[in-house]
Amino acid sequence: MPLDDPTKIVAVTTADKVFEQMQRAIVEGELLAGSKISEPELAKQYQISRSTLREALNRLEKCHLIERKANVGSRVVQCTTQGLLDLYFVREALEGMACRQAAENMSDAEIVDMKAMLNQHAMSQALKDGVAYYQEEGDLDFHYKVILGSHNAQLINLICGQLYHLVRMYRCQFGMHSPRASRAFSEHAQIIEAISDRDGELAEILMRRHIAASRKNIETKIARQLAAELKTGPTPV
Amino acid sequence: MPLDDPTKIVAVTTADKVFEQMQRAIVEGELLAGSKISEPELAKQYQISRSTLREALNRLEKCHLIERKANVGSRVVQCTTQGLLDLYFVREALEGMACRQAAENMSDAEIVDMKAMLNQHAMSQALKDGVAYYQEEGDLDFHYKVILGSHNAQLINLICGQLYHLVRMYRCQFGMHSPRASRAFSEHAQIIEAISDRDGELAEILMRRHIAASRKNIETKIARQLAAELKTGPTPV
DNA sequence: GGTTACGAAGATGTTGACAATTTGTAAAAA
DNA sequence: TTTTTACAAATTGTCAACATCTTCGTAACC
Repeated sequence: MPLDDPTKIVAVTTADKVFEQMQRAIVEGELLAGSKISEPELAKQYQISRSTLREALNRLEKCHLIERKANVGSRVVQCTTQGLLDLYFVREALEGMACRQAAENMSDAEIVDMKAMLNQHAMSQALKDGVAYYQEEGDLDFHYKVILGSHNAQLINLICGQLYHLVRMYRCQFGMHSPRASRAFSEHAQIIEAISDRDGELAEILMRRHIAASRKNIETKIARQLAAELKTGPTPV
Repeated sequence: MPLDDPTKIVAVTTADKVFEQMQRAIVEGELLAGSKISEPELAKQYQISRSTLREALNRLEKCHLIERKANVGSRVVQCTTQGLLDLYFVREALEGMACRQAAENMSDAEIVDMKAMLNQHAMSQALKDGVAYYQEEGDLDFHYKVILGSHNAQLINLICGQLYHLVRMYRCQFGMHSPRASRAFSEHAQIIEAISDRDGELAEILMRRHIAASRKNIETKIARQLAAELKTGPTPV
């Protein structure tokens, strides 16, 4: 029995709805990173009471999108390059393990489903010359399926429930649509092959290399950017 | 610069204090696992308003000690054998990575401090014939130092901030004071050696084997227990 | 001139009451 | 007897007001 996807929960209470709106606003940079959150102001803006807003803020804090200090207030989390790299190390560890357990625990039906998804991506990639679509949606879809396939409730909650909102935030804020599309695709194919072979050890290694490659890609990008800044002075924005 | 230990934060607000009290109560089984939480009742018990209690409940939910459903209520998390094993797989992944990064990022001073701690444990172990004390406090101390040594804020928050309360809860509920003391001690020594050598790869492997050994120890224990139950019928409590 | 102390303004934490939803019970119908 | 329906009690979600703490500006003092 496949476990529930924590991203598919429906907002029932008003605090839930405000939480989802604010989550999107933070991830997409509408609420600026590092900015202070004024409870009275936001409550007025969303036309809710402060208590309800605070309930929403608690959920945001749960997925590390804001930080609170007692008697001081909340701030939108600040995106730093170190924080981004730290996040990728965590992903490498957790998703590597998820991939190992997916190879051990996924049902045959789930594996078939995953292969079908990859084929669909392949066609979509061929159609659209495989850059934009695949990288964004397709990559997330693939990683989600692997994580859910681990059948490890703790892992699923941790990654899908809180870590991935941060990942999406960093992707937006740092404008990451890297040209790793075609290479990433073949790496995904390799990983599915290992899972299909029920080779957990290999599956973990491949997934870790896949994520580590992303991280290194970012590291060089940052290094280049930093070098450019040293020449031309600090960049605006 | 060593990062802050999230376990060392002081409770300043009343919601914080109630949170800490309830956390201890849940971890130690005072509030029974799986039991429903009555907001009005608990609020009266702690002599606070429901809103303040709800604030405390939000923190408890953050570290996965309770689960909430909209318009239904909160329940203390249920400890299952599967949940325990899942948790150990997560620990293996995260603490393995923490150990790798500790080997790469710890300062020399931190390493010296850690070796000193191990020596102290060794003496304490020799004195008390090394069973009770070392396993509980010492083991936690060691793992904390490694995690903090990673200098990875995301990792530190995840493990120390939320995962370890669950770990402690399972330890209490399942009554785990396994006789792995002396072996665990030598494993700790090996790990520190690898960190001291700045060998991140080896450090990660050793830490993962250390935690996996714990998990397997639990698995056999559970299997034996299950076999006994099949013979004599289900055990009370 | 710089530093400290005080006070006002604003923000967060806390409270009790009200509204909406769920749940258990009892009566009525099949 | 079983199922369905309606009601009532209790619980959770939401709100507006009060209490407490932080912060910032001003003035007094060294």
